[in-house]
Amino acid sequence: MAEREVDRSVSQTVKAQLALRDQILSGSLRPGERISELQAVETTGASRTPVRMALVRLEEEGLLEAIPSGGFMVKAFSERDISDSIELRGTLEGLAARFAAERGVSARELEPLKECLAAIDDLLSQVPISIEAFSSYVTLNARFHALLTELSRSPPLIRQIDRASALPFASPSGFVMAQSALPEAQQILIIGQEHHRVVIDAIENREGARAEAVMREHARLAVRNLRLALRNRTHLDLLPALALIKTTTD
Amino acid sequence: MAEREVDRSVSQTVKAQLALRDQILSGSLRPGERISELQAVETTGASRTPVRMALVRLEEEGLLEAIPSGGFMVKAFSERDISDSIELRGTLEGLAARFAAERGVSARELEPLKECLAAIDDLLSQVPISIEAFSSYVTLNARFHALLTELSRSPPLIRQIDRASALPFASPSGFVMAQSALPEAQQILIIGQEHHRVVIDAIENREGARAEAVMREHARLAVRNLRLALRNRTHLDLLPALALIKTTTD
DNA sequence: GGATGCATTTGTGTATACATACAACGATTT
DNA sequence: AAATCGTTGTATGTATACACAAATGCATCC
Repeated sequence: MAEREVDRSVSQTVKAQLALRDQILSGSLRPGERISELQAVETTGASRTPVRMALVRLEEEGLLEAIPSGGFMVKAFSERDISDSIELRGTLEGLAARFAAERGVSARELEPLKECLAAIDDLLSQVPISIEAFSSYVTLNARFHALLTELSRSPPLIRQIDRASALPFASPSGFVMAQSALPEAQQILIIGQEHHRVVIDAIENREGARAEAVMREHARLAVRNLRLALRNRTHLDLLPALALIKTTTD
Repeated sequence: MAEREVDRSVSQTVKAQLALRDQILSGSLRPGERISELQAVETTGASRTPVRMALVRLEEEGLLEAIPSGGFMVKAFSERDISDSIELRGTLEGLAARFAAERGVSARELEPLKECLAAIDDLLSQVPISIEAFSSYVTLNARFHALLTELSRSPPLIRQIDRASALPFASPSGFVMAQSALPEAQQILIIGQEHHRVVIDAIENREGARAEAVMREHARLAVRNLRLALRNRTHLDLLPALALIKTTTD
């Protein structure tokens, strides 16, 4: 969500976008619900022009879809949609890893990734892992994924991965906090970290297929977390964008 | 590029978008060149509000990027960017084919795809293949790919494939017309059609990995065409969005 | 000649008025 | 009672004015 840094203070457009996004993610605006411009003007306090722009941006982000008769509607996502979105991201990250491996990456370019790996190793060395450590993991994990994506040196792919990761539940750390409530929380982090380790090794050794395969499997950890969290039905508050997820009575 | 059908006649926003897109693809607006709102107002004849919306849509489409100081700039694409974009699309279509194979598709659902396949077979039976036949192939090929994407029954993936295919050179038929000028034109079509045949077979037989692999290889035909066309240096007029492609002196 | 400050010009963000299209409701006709 | 038509209200598309920020040009000073 890199926005150009033209707004010294928060612009009305960004203000409206943030407010609307919050309403969507918190459930104030429910899936399937129609949003009209004028309604959004009232709830955000911005005037129509920035509201229109904000609505289009949120459409682009994936939270809204345009209605033929005008206006926008909050999207709903099935469990399948979410797991597909995660697998999609994994597929793209796998491609990024393969590109990196095939095209070669210098030791210097790999250094930030290895530092990130080491920092995560430090985190995982504490037993049991604290909630704050989970929070730190989220940050480091996001950084790891961002660095890996950049290694592809493919602007079109980087752009597509950013888009594929835009929704909260599709991001690399989408379910880590929800995971923290699970009994096997630490085990899953350890497995995920092993994937990080393997992909670095694969890239270093120019093993494209291996790099791709491990990142695709890596994404499936998030799918597993999703399933566990939905089955568990406790700590659902930790699920990102829970309000957008259709219930299984669909 | 499905736009909601709210505009009985062409709206000013769409008019501006079409005009700007044309200027970009024709080279009137060159890669790297900055577009200001007011300039776009002059060249499109629409007023600022629809022009702004059009610029944002074109950014989303991938033809423009926002400049930190304001305004937009026409993107330039290297040969690598284009081949990466094609491979990206192939990877996503491969995933769609795998989903279809894994989840199962009824014979009825496969029928339109088979009809498309048969129509392309008809086309390819003429020797040598005429230019009009190439044009018909483009239409049928696009239809084939759209039908295949829908078979995934994964809205997030369908959306991502549409986006990945938005730029002219990244679409499934991006280089077919340029290909028509090559000596081995018909051979490449025959090979591409074989891929079509194989992916249907793979889906029918629930062979997910095979379906995925063949679609990924299928996309590489377009990469081959790109390379041939750029090396050949004749009939460059048939290359989509040639104006956006950086020269090899980069 | 180079640096700085000020004034002017240009461009973007925003607000709002006007025009048009669509949806909803009530009255009339079949 | 159901269908149709006309009117009214609501929402969207567009145009444009105002406010503010950034860029440019010019004059002055060191």
